Amino acid sequence: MTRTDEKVRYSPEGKGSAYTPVTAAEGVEQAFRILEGRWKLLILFHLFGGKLLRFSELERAIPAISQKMLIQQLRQMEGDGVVRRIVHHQVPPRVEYGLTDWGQALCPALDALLTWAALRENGPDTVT
Amino acid sequence: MTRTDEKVRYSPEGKGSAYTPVTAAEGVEQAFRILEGRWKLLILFHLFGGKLLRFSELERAIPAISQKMLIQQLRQMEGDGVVRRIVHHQVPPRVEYGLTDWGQALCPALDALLTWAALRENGPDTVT
DNA sequence: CGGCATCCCCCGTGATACTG
DNA sequence: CAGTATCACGGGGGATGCCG
Repeated sequence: MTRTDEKVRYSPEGKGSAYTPVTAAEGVEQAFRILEGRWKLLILFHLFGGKLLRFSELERAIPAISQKMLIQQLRQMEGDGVVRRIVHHQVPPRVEYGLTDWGQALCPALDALLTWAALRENGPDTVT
Repeated sequence: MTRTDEKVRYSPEGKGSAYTPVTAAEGVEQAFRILEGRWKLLILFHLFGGKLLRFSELERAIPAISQKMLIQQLRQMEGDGVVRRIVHHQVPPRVEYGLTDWGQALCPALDALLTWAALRENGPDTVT
C-alpha cells in the first residue's frame, strides 16, 4: 500500500457523502438492526420477487419457526418499513405479507453480501 | 434510482447460480455471523483502506470499547479470515491489525447496505 | 503494551397454552 | 386462520482484576 496518509473516509465515489468510520458503521448497523433476527433473512428471501404469502404459507415455508417468532419478526420488519401487511377482512381471516419497495431494494445489497461470502471459497487466499 | 420492481429476483429459474430462498438466506446469514457483534463493524470501518492499527490505537479510536471486547471481536474476525494480525516481536510488544483481501472486499457490499439504509430517508416512500 | 479470566446481567429466542 | 400471552433458558456483552 503506497499512500494511506490521506483522510480517506473510505469514500468510494468521493462525492458529497463523506462517511467517517463511525457514521458509516452506524449506517450499516442501522441496516443490520433491521435484518438481525433469527428468521428475518429467511422470511425476506421467501418474499423477494414481489411474492405475497399468507401467514400459514410462511409457516409452511419455514417449518422450524414458531407462530410467535413468525409474527414477531414480521411485525418488526413491518414496523421498519420492510414488510407490508395486507389484511383481507373476511371469514376465515386472510392476511398476506409482502415487501415494500424499500424492502425489495434490499435484494442487490444482500446479493453483494452473498457474493462476498462466496469469495471465501472461490478466491485463492492472497491473505498474507 | 435503480428499478427493483421487475425481474430482479435472484432467479430461481435462471441457470448457473441458482439460489433458493433457503440457500440464499444461509449465505447471507453466514456473512452476518461474521459481521455480527457489537463492535465489529466499527472496527472494520476503522481498518478499511488498508490501514494498520495497533491494539492501543484501536482502543483510542473506539473509546467505549473494553479490552475484552476489542480482543474478542478482533480474534473472531481473524478466525473468520477478515482481519489479519501482525505481531512484531520486540519490547515493548507491538501488534498491528489490518484487513485481509477478503476483508477489504467487504467494502462494496457494506456500501450497498449503507446506500439501502440511506434510501429510507431520501426516498419518498411509495410504500403501498 | 497487549492481552486473558471471572462474574453478572440482559434480551433474544424457544416452548407451550389460550383466543377472536 | 391468525394471532396473543406467559415462562424459561442460553449466550452475547459489560465491568473488573490479573499476567508476560
